[in-house]
Amino acid sequence: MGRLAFREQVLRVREDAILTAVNRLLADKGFDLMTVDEVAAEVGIAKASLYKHFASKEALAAAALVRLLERTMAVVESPPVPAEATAFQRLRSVVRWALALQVAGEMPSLPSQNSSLRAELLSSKDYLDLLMRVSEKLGQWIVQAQADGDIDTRLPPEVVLYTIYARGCDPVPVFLKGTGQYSDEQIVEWVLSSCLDGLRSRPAA
Amino acid sequence: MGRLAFREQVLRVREDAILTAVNRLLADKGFDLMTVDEVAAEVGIAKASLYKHFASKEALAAAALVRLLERTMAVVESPPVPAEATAFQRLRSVVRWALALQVAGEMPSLPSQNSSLRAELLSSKDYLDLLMRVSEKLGQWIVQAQADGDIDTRLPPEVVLYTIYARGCDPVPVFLKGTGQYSDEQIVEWVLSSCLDGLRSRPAA
DNA sequence: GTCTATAGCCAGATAGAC
DNA sequence: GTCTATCTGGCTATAGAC
Repeated sequence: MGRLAFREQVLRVREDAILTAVNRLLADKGFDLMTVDEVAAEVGIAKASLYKHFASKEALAAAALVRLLERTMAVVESPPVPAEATAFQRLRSVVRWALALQVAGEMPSLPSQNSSLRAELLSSKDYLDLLMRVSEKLGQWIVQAQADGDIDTRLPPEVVLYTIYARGCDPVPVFLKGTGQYSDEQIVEWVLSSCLDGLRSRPAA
Repeated sequence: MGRLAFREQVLRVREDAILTAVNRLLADKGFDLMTVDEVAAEVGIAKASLYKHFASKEALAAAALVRLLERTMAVVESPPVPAEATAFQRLRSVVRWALALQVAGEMPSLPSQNSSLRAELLSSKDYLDLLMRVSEKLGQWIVQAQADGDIDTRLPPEVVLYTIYARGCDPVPVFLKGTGQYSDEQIVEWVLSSCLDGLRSRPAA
C-alpha cells in the first residue's frame, strides 16, 4: 500500500516532468513543429518510454493544456486580494497573469486552425469540462463588470470572453520581448492596457 | 517581341493563380499544415510544375506574403476619402480593411514562431523592403495621431504598430464567424472597437 | 517501464520523358 | 513547362529484448 502509493508518486512526478517539457516546447515552437523526439530528449528518456505514459503526440499536448486550465481555474478561484474587489479588477488580474505566463515563455500555444489536435481536445472530457468551468466563471465576471459600468455594454459578453482568451496567443508580447528593449513587467502592462483601454486616448479620469 | 510579351503575361497570370491558391490555403490552415500537393491540386497543375515557378514551399508562401504587402501598400497610399482626414481615421480604415480580409478568409496567416519560413522571409529583399515601407507609413500616422491627441501617448509607437500588425493574425474574428450568429460587418466593427477603444467603458463623448 | 532498432507513412523535392 | 513516377528524409508510432 505504502509501496504502491510511492510508486504512484514517482509516476506522477515523472509525468509532470514530461508535461513541463511539453509545455515549454509548445510555447516555443507550437504543436506542429514540436517533435516527440525533442520532448523525450528534454525529459532525458527514450521516446518509446513516453508512449507508455501518453498514447499519442496529441494526448501529450492535450494533457499539457489540461494542466494549464487547472492552473487557470486555481487562479480564478483563488480569493481576491482586498484591492481587487470588483469583477473588472479580477478580470484584469487574470489577464495580467496570462500575459506574464506568455512573456515568460510558459504559455503553450495551440494552433487555432485545423489540426488533429482539435479532434483530440474536443473528445477530451477533462479538457472540455475545465474549459467550460473557466468560461462560466469569467463569463459571470464579464456580465457583472458590464452591470457595474466597467466594461463596454455594446460588446456581447461572448466577444469580450474571446478577446480575453485571445491574449493567450497574442504575438505582441513575444515580439516586444524580442527587441530586448523593455522589461517583462513593462511589456505586460502595455499589452494589458492596449487590451482593456484600447489604443485611443482616454480623457483624464 | 509581342509574342514574348504575351508569353510573359500568361506566365504572370498563372503565377497569380498559384499565389491566390496559396493565399487561400495559408488563410485556411497556415503554413505548416498547408501541403504543396494541395496547392497543386487547387491550381489544377502537377506538383512538379509548381517547382518550375517557385523554388520551395517557403518561396511559395513568401511570394504570397509579398503580394499581400503590395496590396497593403496600395491601400495605405490610396488617397483618403474626405471623411477620413486625420491620421487616426486613416489608421482605423487600414485596420478595418485588414479585419475584413480576415473575416473573408483571405488573410494568410504565417506562424509567428520558429520556422524555415522565417529564414526565407528575412532573406527576401522584396519582403523586407515592402515591410519597411508599410511600417514607415503607419509609423508616421501613429506619431501624428499621438500628436493630435487621438492615440494614447503612454504607448510607444512601436507597441501601437505591433498591436495593429497583430490584428492580422487575431483568432477572434474567425471564432466569432464560426458561431454563425453575427454578420461579417458586425464582427469587424466589434473587433475594431475592442482594438482601438478597448474593452472598458468610455465616458460618453 | 526502460531501452534500441525499425516499421510505416507522408510530404518536399527531383528525374526524365514529352 | 508540363506531366508521371520516384527519391529522400524526417516524424509518429511500435516491436521486442532486458
